[in-house]
Amino acid sequence: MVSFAEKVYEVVRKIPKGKVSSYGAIARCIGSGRSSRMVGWVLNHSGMAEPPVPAHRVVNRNGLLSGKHHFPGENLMQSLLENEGIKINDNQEQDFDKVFWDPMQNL
DNA sequence: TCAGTGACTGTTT
DNA sequence: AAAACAGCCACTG
Repeated sequence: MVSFAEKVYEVVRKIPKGKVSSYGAIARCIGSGRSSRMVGWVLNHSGMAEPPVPAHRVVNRNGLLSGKHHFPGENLMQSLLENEGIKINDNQEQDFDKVFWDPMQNL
């Protein structure tokens, strides 16, 4: 049995560059579809995970950068996403529907 | 031990 | 349509 956090790390690490996913999608893929909060909690500690997890590719279901404030710096998350070709406007993904990556699709 | 909080989401008023 | 409520699980004080 793999811990919840481990599964979250696995899924998030599988997110291809230039794509993003949502907490709900990951939580659902793992099992407890309503444990989206736990996903966020795990990602909060993902900074000390090995190897590092691209938590900046995980946003809420609206494509809003809900965790932006938790990154070091003020616009690091947005910068990273933009660096991957994702356009951000007012802390929200512009083409969220197009860059959205469903973990179930890959698994 | 109890109560409050959190990187969320879906349902109900 | 917008706002409020409830469920989810782990951690901290």
